[in-house]
Amino acid sequence: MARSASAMRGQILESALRLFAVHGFRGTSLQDIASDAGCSKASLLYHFAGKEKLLTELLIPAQDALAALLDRVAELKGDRLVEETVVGYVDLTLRFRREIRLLFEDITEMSCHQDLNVMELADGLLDALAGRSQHPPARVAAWMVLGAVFITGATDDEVAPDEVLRAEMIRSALRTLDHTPS
Amino acid sequence: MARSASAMRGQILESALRLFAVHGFRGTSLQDIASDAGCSKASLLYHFAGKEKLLTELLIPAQDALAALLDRVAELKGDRLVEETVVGYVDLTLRFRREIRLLFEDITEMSCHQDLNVMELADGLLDALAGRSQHPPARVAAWMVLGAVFITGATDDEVAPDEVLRAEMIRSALRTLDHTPS
DNA sequence: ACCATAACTGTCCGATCGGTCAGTTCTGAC
DNA sequence: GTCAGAACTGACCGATCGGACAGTTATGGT
Repeated sequence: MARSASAMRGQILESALRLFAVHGFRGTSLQDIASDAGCSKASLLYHFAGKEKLLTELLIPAQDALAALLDRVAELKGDRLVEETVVGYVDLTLRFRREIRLLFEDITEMSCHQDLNVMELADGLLDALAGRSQHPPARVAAWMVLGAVFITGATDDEVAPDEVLRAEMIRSALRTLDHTPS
Repeated sequence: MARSASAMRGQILESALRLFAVHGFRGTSLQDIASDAGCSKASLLYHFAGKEKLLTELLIPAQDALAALLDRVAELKGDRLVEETVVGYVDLTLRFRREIRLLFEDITEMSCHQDLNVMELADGLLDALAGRSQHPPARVAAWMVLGAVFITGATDDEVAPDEVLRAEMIRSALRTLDHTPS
C-alpha cells in the first residue's frame, strides 16, 4: 500500500504507546505493535531503527515538557517556586498519563538509558519541590509528592473527574509540603 | 554437594529477591538467579516449580503482613483508623523495601496473578486511608498517600536515616490526608 | 510512460528464555 | 558397608524475541 510515511509512523507510535503503557516495554513485542498498527514487523523496523529508538521517541515529548517546567521555575524562590512546580508537575502527569504509566512500568530500564536522562530531571524536580531546601524533612516530603502525583496520575481508576482530580492533587501535594495556601 | 534443602532454598530466595528488585521480574532470568545463588538452573527448578512460584513465595510474607494490618484496623474509626493505618503502612513499606521494589517493577504482572491478590488488598488500604469516606477529595488524598509511601519506601536514595525517614513519612502522609496531629 | 526512490513485506537468523529429563552425587538411617 | 531417596547437574527442547536482508510494490517528479 505504501501510505505516506508520517501516517504509518504516527499509527505505530500510537499503538506502541498504548501497548507499552498496559503491558510494559519488555511485555510488548514488536509483532504485537505491528499487528495493532496494521503493518508487518519488518515495516515497523523500517520506520524505527529498533525497539529502543521507539521507546525514546515516545518519551522525548514528556521529557522535554518536564525540562521546560524546570527551566521555567529555575528563577523562582519560596512560595512561588513550590506552587508553580506543583501545579506544573500535576498538569504534566495528567497530560502525559500513558507516558507516565510506561515510565512507571520500566523505571529501571530508563535509569540506564543513554538517550534519556529521566533520573537527572527527577532530581531537579525533587529539588524544586523541596523549595531548594536540603533539610531531610523537606526532602522526604518532596519525595512523597513526587511519588504521590506520579502514581495518582498513572492510575486509570476513575476516582474523580479530571478537573476535580487535578484540583485535589494540587491541594493534597501542597499540604504534603506543609505549604499554607496563599 | 547436596547441602540441606532449606539452606539452598533460602539462598535462592535471597538471590531472587535482590535481583528481581533491581532488574524486575522479566529482567531477571532463572540462570541469573542460579548463578548468583551458586547452583545450576536445573537445581533451582528442583526447589521451585517455576519462575511464577518463586515470585509468589517471595511476596506472600509482605502480602500477609498487609492483610494483617487491614485486619487490625478493620474495627477502628475516625482519627484512630487513619493514624494506625498510616503508621502501619509506613512500617510495612520500610520492612519490605525490596518486595515493594519488586512489586513496583511488575505491577501489571501482579494484577493478573492468581495466587496473589495485591490489588484487592490495595483497595482495602485505600479505603482505610480515606477513613472509609467516599468523597472524592478524601479518595484522591488516599491515593496520593498510597503512592507517596510506596515510592518513598521503594527508593534507595539515602535521603535520610531510617528513623528520620519513618517519622517524616508519617507526618507528611498525615498532612496529605489533612489530618491534624493529635 | 518511465524510473528513481520511498514504503513495505516474507523469510530467515542467532540469541535467549523457561522448562524437561535422564543420569549422577551426596547424605543419613540402619 | 549399604542402600533408598533427596539433592543436584549437563544436555537438550520448543517457543519467542529483536533484528537483518533481499526482493516487491506503490508513488511522485519528469
